Amino acid sequence: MPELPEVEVTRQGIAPHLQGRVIDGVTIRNGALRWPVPRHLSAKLTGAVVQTIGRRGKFILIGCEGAVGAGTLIIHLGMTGTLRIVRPDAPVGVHDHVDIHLGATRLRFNDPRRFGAILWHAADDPVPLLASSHLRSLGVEPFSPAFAGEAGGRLLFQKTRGRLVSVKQMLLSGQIVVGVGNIYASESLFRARINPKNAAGRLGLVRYQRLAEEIRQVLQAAIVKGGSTLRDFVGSDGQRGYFQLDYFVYDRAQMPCRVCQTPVRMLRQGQRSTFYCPKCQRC
DNA sequence: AAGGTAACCTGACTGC
DNA sequence: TGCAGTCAGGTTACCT
Repeated sequence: MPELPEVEVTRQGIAPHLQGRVIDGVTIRNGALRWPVPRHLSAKLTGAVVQTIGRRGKFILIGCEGAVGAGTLIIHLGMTGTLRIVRPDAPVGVHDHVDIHLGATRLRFNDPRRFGAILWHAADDPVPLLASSHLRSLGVEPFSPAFAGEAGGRLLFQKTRGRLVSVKQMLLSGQIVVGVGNIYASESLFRARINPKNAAGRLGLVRYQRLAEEIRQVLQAAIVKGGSTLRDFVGSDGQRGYFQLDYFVYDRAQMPCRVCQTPVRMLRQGQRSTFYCPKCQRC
């Protein structure tokens, strides 16, 4: 579910409920996520004050300062994770795995498939947060200066020279630019009129300038609409996203292209579905 | 280093 | 109704 827009909508939604608040407990009902939830998490967080609510790629980073020591709570939503602000007496669902208690509210992590993660990075760790194992190999942020304007296209162009992998899989890897998942990869390539099967190394600078622009635009437009809700994504207040209504190609196999009426095609690339219009994205 | 595949897990849907 | 098979928004581990 959650690509950058859904993660950012979540981050923006939870931030005002956490900022400056004191954590007074942690409930772990099922710690068997993508990686085990650290058993000492409650000890690290209880009594801590939330200082920052940031994001790196699809990871939410909650900076805390406590008596026991400062650090960062790293949260990833995986495929089906959600973070919601609930009252302490809210009924507990089957997949409500972790609660962070903040007085009269709780931050509740729900994740049916348990591909998500909740980790802790201590501020006194010799390895800096952004150099830690899950964050160190991420590409640039799509809304950072490094991907703004001409720099974005230039970066995609330079980093893909000699690469045989398809442009779709290059986007999905997150090694050059982060946040583009399976939906927004298909959508940004459609908007840039680029065929997803193209080898990344064979596309020219001009086409990458267009692609970078469309990536920025489609991610921004999706954030404005609250993300995409296909099955289970909800924001921190339980609100659904509406960007799925604006899809040009994703999950529209056989249906007419919204620009030229040609039936949209689906193909498999690295075990993931890709959707594209064979006419609008001829090359 | 780059490329390909399998794995983690639950739920929804399809077809027999 | 039931059961097997397939697919789903992500990421890492482990092979060539």
